[in-house]
Amino acid sequence: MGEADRSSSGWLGRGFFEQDFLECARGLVGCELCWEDAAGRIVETEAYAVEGDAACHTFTRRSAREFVERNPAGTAYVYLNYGMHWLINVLVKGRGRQGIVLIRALEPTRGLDGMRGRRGVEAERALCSGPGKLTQALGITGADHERDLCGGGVGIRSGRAAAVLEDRRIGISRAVELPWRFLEAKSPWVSVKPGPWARVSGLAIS
DNA sequence: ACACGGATACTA
DNA sequence: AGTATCCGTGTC
Repeated sequence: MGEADRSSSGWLGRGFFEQDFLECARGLVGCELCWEDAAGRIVETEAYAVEGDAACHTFTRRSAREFVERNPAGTAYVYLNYGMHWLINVLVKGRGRQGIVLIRALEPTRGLDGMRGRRGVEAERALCSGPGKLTQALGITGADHERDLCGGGVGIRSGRAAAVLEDRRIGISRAVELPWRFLEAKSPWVSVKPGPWARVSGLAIS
């Protein structure tokens, strides 16, 4: 299935990933990440700005800046963290500020048995409640780095969360004050429950 | 609380 | 070459 076949069929087209990166990160909450034989609703994301964000790979890594230059919006940025966990991000570039959006948690919707097999755990809540968990559950690895999420095979279907909260990002040491973590309110599927900085995410975030 | 373990970008 | 750092998970 090509990009043209996906328009108006529920799949997020490239245009979705050409918004401002914060709008995109928030808008992804409630959408469904579909990967081969498995899928899950995105309930948590984090936004990283390509420019001026000390917590973004582009701040220190030439390879990350080259990745942004080289690829179109909607390309997967997959990398190994702490030597053992693959993390998947989506490149956002085009009309607004450029960014890389980390997918941090899913509510499993399809292919749960496969997820259990790849994860080695049974509890539904443990399958995708973290960025490293969800890649393992879906079978995402470094081989998927630079894969186009707007082209075929894998991708994201449109959807919407009932309510979205914005909170401080997790696990970082720099630029910790930025409220660039987005999660579905009241969702039991997130990696970490909203903290004291969480607010309802309105239309006027900056 | 801590162990686990690899890529990247520094220093030299 | 060696070192510091890193968007985490599982088990203790």
